[in-house]
Amino acid sequence: MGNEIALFRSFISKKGLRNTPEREEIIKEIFSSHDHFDVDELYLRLRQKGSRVSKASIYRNIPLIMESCLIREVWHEDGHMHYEHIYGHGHHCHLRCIQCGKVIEFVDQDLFEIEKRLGTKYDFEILEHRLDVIGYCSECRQHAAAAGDRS
Amino acid sequence: MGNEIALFRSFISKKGLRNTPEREEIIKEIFSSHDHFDVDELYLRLRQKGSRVSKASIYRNIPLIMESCLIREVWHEDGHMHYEHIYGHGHHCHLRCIQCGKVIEFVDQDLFEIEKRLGTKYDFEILEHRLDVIGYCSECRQHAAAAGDRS
DNA sequence: TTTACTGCAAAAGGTTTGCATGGGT
DNA sequence: ACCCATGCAAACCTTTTGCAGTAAA
Repeated sequence: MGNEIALFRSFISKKGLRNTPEREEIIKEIFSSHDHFDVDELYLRLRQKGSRVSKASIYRNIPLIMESCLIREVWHEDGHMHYEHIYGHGHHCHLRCIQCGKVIEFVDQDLFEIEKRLGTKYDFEILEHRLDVIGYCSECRQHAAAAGDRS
Repeated sequence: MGNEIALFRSFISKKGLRNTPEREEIIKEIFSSHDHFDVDELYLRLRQKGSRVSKASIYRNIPLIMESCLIREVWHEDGHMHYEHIYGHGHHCHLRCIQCGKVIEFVDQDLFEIEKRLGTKYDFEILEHRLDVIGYCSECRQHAAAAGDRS
């Protein structure tokens, strides 16, 4: 916690680029919440806190922050990309309710086995896996049953 | 093979909508190739064959064709969505080379076990899973090694 | 001092929509 | 005959980019 900034500073200087207050504001804001985020939402959160960071800067920095492995894309929905921070968070996948949007994060060791098998079988050097499981959560099923929907 | 159209006709009439030549042209073109596709590419393929279908019609029909379970979204890349046809194709996931874009389709039974476990554990009714595994393919690793890249 | 980074505004590119016409049922 | 679906073009929205000014290193 709090170490993201140090990590990013070292990443940025290794690349011969410059660190800026804007970049740190963006990263701090991303890590100030556990939730997944999108650009517009992040921009609004920053503005609400008095930051003067522009959307352009957010868009320009996201690829860099991804390259530093602090965040990653998770899914594209409602016409725009959604992200999550991963540093200090541990690898995980998502179980999502298609109706209410609830997201449950889970880790399954068998996925690493599958990864290893695939790497061997197809001669790939695996970088990562992304598993999305989609369905109806318990509450949504109960509501649907009560309302008589979805037979 | 060829049954997609029959399936779609029945789907469309069950919904009380109308079938049209444009819809059938789109579906036929989608199923005329095994590959993944995107809207622009599909539009160009149709035009090349003399079809007068508009992009608007493609965009308007894709949600319907997805609902009929003939196709699904696979990933968002290069600023737009990519799709694949799934009817008569069998469920599968993707192993993708991040460098050359090569796609290998695979099926892993353990994923269904994971699905089942998750459904029980979190009380979800699972509809589907989507696993993307990303890495470097054998050729790209060899090229990189030869060029001395990526240390 | 150099030149990468920023904010702003305009542009770009994918997707959606309004409208008048055409065509299933 | 009704009204859903189409083509066209404009609108919309997210993301990218050009530019002039600013500030890390």
